[in-house]
Amino acid sequence: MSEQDTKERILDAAEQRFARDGFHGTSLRAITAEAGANLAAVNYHFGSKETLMAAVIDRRLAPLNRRRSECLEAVAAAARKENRPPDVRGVLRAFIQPTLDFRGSCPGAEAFVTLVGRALVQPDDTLRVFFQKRMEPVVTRLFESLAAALPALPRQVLFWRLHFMLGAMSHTLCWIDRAGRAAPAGLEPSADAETLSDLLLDFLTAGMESTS
Amino acid sequence: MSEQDTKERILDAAEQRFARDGFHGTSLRAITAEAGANLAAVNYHFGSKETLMAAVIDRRLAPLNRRRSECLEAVAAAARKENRPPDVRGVLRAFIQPTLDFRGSCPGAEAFVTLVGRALVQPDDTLRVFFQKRMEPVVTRLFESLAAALPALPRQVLFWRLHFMLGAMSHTLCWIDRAGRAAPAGLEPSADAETLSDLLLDFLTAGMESTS
DNA sequence: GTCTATATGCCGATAGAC
DNA sequence: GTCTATCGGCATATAGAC
Repeated sequence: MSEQDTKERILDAAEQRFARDGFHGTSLRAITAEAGANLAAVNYHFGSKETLMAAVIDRRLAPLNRRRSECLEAVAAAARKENRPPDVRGVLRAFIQPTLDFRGSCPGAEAFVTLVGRALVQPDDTLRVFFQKRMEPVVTRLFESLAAALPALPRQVLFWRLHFMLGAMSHTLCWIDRAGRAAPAGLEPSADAETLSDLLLDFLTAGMESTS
Repeated sequence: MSEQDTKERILDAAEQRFARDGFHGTSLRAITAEAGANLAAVNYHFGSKETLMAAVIDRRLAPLNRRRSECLEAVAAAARKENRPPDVRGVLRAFIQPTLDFRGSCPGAEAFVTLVGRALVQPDDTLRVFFQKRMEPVVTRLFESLAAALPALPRQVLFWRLHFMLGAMSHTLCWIDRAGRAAPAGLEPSADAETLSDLLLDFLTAGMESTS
């Protein structure tokens, strides 16, 4: 039970709880109880509840966004090489696929993805600003790639479409594991990652390319 | 300062606070302070914090969903009369337009719409279930209208597309008044209701009609 | 119907022993 | 680095005067 073990167990438990009950709905006591750690350990290792949340986000978001940037760069490079604009679906996939892949990559990632989905609409200012700062570089890169793929589209329109896309995506991430419960008529939601990725890309690509 | 005045002032204040800080992030003290009412008045008039939230939602959601149902029914009736399927854009507009119209219809509606946008991803189970129950009839109606407009589309696919649409919409409702701050390069977001409605309908209609 | 006063409990954070 | 014990505060909810 070394220092790092405790620290990581707290991060794991916090990830689960924050995703399930939200920031304000989760107490440090609930987190430490689930982690089998002492209440004081949180402040010792992380300083405060807010910095704990920041650490939870950073641990997973940094590598995820690195992967997203790599994929976006690969799509852009391929387009440059062939001297053509990148294709919309390829750009969108470069942003979305790493997220869905990541979901199955390690235990806890599922909860984290829910957390990310919620962070976009979180009321708490501190956390939202923190999260936005971490997302800004890769979102800017996504915006520029889409602008290159859709040169005729006014940037204001693209800006809003990007918002629509992020909304569809974050909502999906939040609901991916309980969409079945909301099915209107006994529909099997069939939420395997690959199918869902295709469905989302079909929808978003068409929306992005809309000319009406 | 009759009974109803106090009750409504509490509802107004709660609407603002819940929308800004979330359910768990808002205290009854903050609400009653803003309403100029006494703390005990909340429990007297509403019973508990949760039932207060339910009252906040009900006050506006009931007429809003009535209007949505009327619009959806009007589109369906027009299609029946001309013996053709309804058009996708018309169905989507029947659901979306009342929401955006409502935003400007009375003071406080803005905050309520933000609240509704967030309710879809709210972590709290009680509130989410409550909200879903209130939305279920009109969402089912929307689903059936879209199914009629897109007879070739498998219902499972439509189910997910409906989720994507609700996500794009709720995210937009949450960000409508602060999307400008996230603009990547000094873009004017130009968020007037009519333009935004058209942009959203362009995007969603194309996504719904996608055949790839 | 509205108030004051208070019951009761959980919250985040910290001091200090080991 | 981990623990116990506790501080000070704010939470929801209620009892009872007016």
